[in-house]
Amino acid sequence: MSALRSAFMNEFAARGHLHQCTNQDGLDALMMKERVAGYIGFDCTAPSLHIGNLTQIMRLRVLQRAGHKPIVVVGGGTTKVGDPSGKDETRQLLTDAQIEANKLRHMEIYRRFLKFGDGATDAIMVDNAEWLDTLQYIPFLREVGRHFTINRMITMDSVKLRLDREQPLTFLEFNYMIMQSYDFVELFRRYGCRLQMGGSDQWGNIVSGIDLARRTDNVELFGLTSPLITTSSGAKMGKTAAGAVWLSADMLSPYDYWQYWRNVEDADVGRFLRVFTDLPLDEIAQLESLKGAELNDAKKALANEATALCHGRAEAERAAETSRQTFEGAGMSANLPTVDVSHDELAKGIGVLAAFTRAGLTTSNGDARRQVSGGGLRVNDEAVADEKLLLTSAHLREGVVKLSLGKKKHVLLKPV
RNA sequence: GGGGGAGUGUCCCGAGUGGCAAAGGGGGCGGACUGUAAAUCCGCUGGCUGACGCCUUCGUAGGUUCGAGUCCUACCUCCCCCA
Repeated sequence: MSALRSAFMNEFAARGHLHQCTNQDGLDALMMKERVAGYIGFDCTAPSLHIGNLTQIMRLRVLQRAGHKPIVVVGGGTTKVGDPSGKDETRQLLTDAQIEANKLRHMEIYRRFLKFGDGATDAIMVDNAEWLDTLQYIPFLREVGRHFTINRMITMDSVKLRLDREQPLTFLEFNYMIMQSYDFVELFRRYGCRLQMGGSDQWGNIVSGIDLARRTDNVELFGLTSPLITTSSGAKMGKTAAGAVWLSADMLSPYDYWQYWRNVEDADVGRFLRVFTDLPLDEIAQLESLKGAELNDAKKALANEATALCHGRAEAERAAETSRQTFEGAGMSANLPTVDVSHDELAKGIGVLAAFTRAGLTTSNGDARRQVSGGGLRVNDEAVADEKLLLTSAHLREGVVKLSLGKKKHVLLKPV
């Protein structure tokens, strides 16, 4: 394997995206020679996209930056089948209406991260339902199905995992690989797409598509996979207490998004800066070389850049400022999340336990009670010692009551 | 179609065969220490209640019993073997 020459491959590798490539030298040469259209497929299984999907989107950004053409394939068709890769049980089937609703929300998100349009390097978005929904069973089996052997398919990791674990793999899911393979061929035919990227778990699906294209269209397509991004402590990325780290503001506020990045482990900062921001690599190297507490500056840079990409620069700055006031200043920030209560209610007094539960900081009165005994709840920065405490207008500071769970989670109770 | 096995605290794994709100672990949350980090140590991890206590929970529905996750019956789902 010779040294990489193309701008794309160099940056792709330098940012830690390169895991496996079907023909690295061949792809590198192609990238030098011409503008390449490359795609990544996203299924519409969840109402929003999360950080795990973001790693893929960032790869398309690298592709676009290097002067090539990204294709976002929204899996309106494949979602109806359900990818078994990396799943040890069957996904629940979504209705067509759910898939459609998810798809529309996803499309908004892609538009924030990539430049779409008609230009040569503008990204395009296509829905594989366009060609999958209308497939005829028998003709499809004859044209495409005959190129797949069961012998080979059952050696694929996605299939093997289920068989080895004695978990059911339905025939529906078994077909996913074929759908995805066909997608690649179809994208080549329609858009001249030569490259498919994806997570390392997509290797089998990608290679199948390449094989299929060679047989049906006598053309060499390329596959490029990326390592699964985990935190240095080995956990899958993007999970917080509340769930996934979503890219939609209505599912995870820009402030919480900023906080997620601000709180990554030391060992992850450099890696994450390379993957989740566009900062120049030399700048990242410098940030990464900071020692001890100074690394916090690198984390702030990560939080600022990542949030700006997702929610815009203004929201990123607001989140940074809210965080600064909350954690580094003396006071509190009015921009913290708020929960409304009526004046009347507050005048009569609200039990602390109920107040924290209403603010969403605790899940029930019992949970709140346990937190009190563990010393985890604070009102206006003072620990709650008595679970019978009544919050009243007397607790208002600058018009709000500040409720805190632990050191990091704060909500303002605001009378209206 | 026949035979054998499995489904446990709705985050996951997993012990439990008549007294169970149910062992243990992971994960998560909180506390101490720090740098809004990691590691470590400690506490918590079904709902209601100030508390005694009450309520809901072991695939589903019935039954036996003072009492059932545990026994019986039917059903559902899955796995394995045979056809």
